[in-house]
Amino acid sequence: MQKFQSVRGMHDILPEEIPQWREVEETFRRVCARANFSEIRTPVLEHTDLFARASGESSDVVVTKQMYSFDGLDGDSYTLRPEGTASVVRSFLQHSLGERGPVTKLFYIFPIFRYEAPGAGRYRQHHQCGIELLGASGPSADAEVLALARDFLNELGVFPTLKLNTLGTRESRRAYVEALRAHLEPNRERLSEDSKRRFELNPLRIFDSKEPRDHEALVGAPRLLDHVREHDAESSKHFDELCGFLDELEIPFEIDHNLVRGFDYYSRTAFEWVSDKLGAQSTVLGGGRYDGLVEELGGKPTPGIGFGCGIERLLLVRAASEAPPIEAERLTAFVVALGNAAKAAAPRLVRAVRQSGLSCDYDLATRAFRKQMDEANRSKARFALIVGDDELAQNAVALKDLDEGTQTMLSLTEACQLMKK
RNA sequence: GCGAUGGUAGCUCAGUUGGUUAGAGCGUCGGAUUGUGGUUCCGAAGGUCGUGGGUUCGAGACCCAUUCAUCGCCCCA
Repeated sequence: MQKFQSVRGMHDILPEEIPQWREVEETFRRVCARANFSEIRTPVLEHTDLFARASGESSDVVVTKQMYSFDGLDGDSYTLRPEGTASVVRSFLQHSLGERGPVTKLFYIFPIFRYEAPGAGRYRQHHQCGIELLGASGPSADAEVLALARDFLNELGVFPTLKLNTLGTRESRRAYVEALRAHLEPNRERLSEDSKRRFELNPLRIFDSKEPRDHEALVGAPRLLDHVREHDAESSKHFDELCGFLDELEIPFEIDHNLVRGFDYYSRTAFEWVSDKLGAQSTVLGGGRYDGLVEELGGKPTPGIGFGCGIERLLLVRAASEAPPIEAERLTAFVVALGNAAKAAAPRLVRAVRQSGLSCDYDLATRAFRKQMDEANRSKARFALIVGDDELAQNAVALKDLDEGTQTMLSLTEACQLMKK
């Protein structure tokens, strides 16, 4: 008989892990709702063209073929979403969400797929929660997004470091890329293989490299921020104003001159929250401004900014931190039935307790009294509701507090009232 | 895609230079115990030793391949 296994890089989330997942999701929904963001859910599958167009030809996701793409029966190519933003913007355009007002604030929680080598904190299917803020170009929008991200992380008891940089506009970056190429040209042959490829397609990404030889080549290279300061007054002002907002909001950050982004559509603000608890994969939450994307996807020019946060990584960071573990909600009552009459009455009793709004369970294996008590104990129930011939005769139940060991005889209604507080 | 390490019961692991019938703790199930749980005692079930091939009289151990996981490179959340 064949043994079935989940596919490589894709993992089950087991019952004992669910409470912490729910905690993350509920915290995120709460923080988003407070800031007036609305949830959006989009299909896992999109036309491949959407991601190819959104990411740009030079994006690593496209170049290194990390997309889960396949041909449908109709001959079209489909892809499991490798990122959230493109799907959300597609939906934004398809349903003209931008016509409802100047600013659109959306959030999502959904799985992401990338065909890459799995490792700790890196999966072929992982989950991201994120937001997209469309229609606002000013630095206050950036501050809004960063403040939300920070509150979300902190409320989960996680305190990574915020790194910030500016990429300038698409136009000003063009000149920077040429300057960077000019600087790297003499050392071009000494670059790593990946960086040689990047030199042609997207030299910015060489900053991401951890290869020492690439870093040597970058010594003395012009810095993005300096270039923006000198040639892009608008972006420079935007960056300064954002830093001012962050100071006012008391959100600490570090400027990281090597911080660039994988997708072509990013402009100006780029940021990442990084943790030293994740090994090679240090980014917990990352995002930035993408003022050119909506137009690229066929909409009218619309600024946008957002982030994506990897839930698996967030949980890894949280587990390695001081934050208290998240416990499952406790079962309130466990019914213990003694004798045939009581066992026959048990389903009705259990249902009555549940209908009163309390959680309640009982032993469906109908075992000996002792075993039922064992089961009540194991279920971590707060109370045992014991029913035998005596109780049936008096139309009552014995309510036992399993933490205290105390026990009282009373009517079912009284017992329910007592358990509710 | 590349390199390193690992895979023995549900879980955590032991298993001597290659030598009879592969063990422990925890957990599970049953009993002591059909009117009171957590403790204790007794017993049982549970393994094609990741998978496939090879070497050998003999492989959990050695060799090759493969798969999955972990760590690093790469890339990203």
